[in-house]
Amino acid sequence: MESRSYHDPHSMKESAVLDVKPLRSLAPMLPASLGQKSTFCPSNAPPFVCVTPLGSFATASAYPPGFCPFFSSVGSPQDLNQIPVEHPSYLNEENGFPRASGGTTPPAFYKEAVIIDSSGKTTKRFSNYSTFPADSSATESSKRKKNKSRQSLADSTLLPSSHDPRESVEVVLSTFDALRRRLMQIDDAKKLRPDLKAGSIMMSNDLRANKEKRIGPVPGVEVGDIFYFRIEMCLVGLHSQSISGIDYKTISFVDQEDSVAVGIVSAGVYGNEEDSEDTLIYTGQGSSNNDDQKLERGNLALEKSVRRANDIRVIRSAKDPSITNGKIYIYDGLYKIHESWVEKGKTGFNTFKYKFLRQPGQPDGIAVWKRIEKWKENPSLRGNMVLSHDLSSGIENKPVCLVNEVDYEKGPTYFTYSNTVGYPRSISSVKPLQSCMCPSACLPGDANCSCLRQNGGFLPYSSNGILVSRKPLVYECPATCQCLINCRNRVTQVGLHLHFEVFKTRDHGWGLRCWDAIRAGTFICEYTGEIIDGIRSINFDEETDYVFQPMYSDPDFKWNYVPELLEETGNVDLSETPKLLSFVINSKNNGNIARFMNHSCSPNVFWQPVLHDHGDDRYPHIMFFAIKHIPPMTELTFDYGRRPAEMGNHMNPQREKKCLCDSVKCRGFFI
DNA sequence: GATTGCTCAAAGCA
DNA sequence: CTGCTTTGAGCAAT
Repeated sequence: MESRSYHDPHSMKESAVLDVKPLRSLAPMLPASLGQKSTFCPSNAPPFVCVTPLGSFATASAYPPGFCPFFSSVGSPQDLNQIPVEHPSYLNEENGFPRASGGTTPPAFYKEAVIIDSSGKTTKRFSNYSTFPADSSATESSKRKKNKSRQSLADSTLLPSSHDPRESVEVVLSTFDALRRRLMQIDDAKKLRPDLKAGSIMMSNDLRANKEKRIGPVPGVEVGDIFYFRIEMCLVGLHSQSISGIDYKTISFVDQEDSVAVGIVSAGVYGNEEDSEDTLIYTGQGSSNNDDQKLERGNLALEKSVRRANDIRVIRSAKDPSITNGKIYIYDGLYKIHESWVEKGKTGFNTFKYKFLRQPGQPDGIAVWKRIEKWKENPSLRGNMVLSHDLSSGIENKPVCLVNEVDYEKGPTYFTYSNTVGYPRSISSVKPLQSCMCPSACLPGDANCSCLRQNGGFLPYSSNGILVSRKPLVYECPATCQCLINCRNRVTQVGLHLHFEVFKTRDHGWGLRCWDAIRAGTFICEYTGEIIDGIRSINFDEETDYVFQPMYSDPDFKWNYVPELLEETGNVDLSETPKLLSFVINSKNNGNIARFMNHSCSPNVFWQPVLHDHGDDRYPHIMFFAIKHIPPMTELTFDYGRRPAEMGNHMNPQREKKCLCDSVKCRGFFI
């Protein structure tokens, strides 16, 4: 149990978790004018206002509504000569779905959505797309069903009843990844490729967005978005080649048809690609080991794109440090090919080279990654924006940076950094958690492992520590187990493994973000503080800015896989909601990075109850996990929830805070 | 720990 | 309908 005054890196004195006495006041450290009563931003101002989950990208979008890639970005007369006569499908699409064949019918997506609730019952929810002709996609689906024993689920399940392309893309990605995680859990021997298997299931059920290729931006995909598998980019229509690096499409231009490139993946496999933020030297395709590259297919399309000067989406890649040989794909926005040439490769054969230039005015993509790399090499680069290099004073495995890039406030209100939870009384001895006898590590499928049995027969985490499914309660191995601390069933006990940063937001106080890319299902952190027994003991009229309440407010939020897609129905317990927890955690005086996480109605983080050091399921640990893939430096947010109706009388309506998130799902207010 | 080689892959194009 | 092209992702060995 450790807790330390966050501002005092020299003090190694430890205090008991419930000792809330300040070790030292914050004020003496600050210039007189910047004390706790700072006029710039009073430290007792409510720091919690909602934030857009898209960060600055949302407002800084380079593409206003109605954006046409051929008319805007580079508006030279030369470009205008190259406008295609008939605009192909990429224009005027209001949603992320392909047009039905024929072109005049509305997009062919779901007539209704089937919601699978926690009890396993299915309920139908009709979308508001009432004008949709019943079977305008008949040709499509009959083609599809020809050699499929399973019916397509796309028109009957899953996809949200929303016209928001962003939401469609996110549902596709989340459905895919949940499926992938489950496949990995079922077949831990890894005889199959879970990504390909899951991708194939998605494809055969037509669970994809932006099926039709297009030039320019892809609805619902934003610059900076990250992907962990090539197939993910296929499913959302960003890059339709599952393996090949060059994606191309035949377009009708003024003079004639041409097959031009629409996107490339620069995975660095051919080497010698220039590594600058706005330029990229890309090598054409074809094995350069035993023959000259030929001017056909992708290479030919790139060559045509040099003359047509059309926008080309560029996906760059980076190493995923959490996995051996792991790769992350980063959508870096639109580029144009500036020039091309032929060059002798290392093996002496001709290769095609293409110089890509990034179109100006786009949000940062790979630039964010490069910036972070520089900070890691040289921490002094950010100068006096960094208020503390480690807010946790060494308590956490990884330092927690404290920065302010927007004003002169020198830090959040005083608190004691503590990475453990304080209980009102000792409960650890009351009810110990059952422990297993597994030597060194718990293994999947081991019927003798009691920890596995408690979790329903499956390890709750995959081999790389990713949470597979949300459940009412996750049972990790307690210290009394024979297995070691690196056992796969101890993911949340080992502390932080990401480089976090507490930062001052522009309009809603302090927030939390991360230097590292975070894959969906990754453990973020625990919510620490003092546990206060019984919600009713909290006076809601008083300050609740740093109080965590275990509440749910989005009954439609589903993170787990859809069992129908695996023909796995009935016998699987997929309930995600924990039973009502009647405690709150107060982190006002003691807390960790979790206390800085702001609310959003479209969050990227959720909480999951976990037991590991005691067996009292009334007081589980509150652990946060990533809902989706989160690019570096994106603010981390979770849904603060809504107080149950029964609590209404205890609430002062004025305590409700106005939510500023730009989410289409924004509820307007939160606790 | 980082790199290399090996294997079996799926989707879209021709 | 089928073969061809592409090189991804995971793993074992170095």
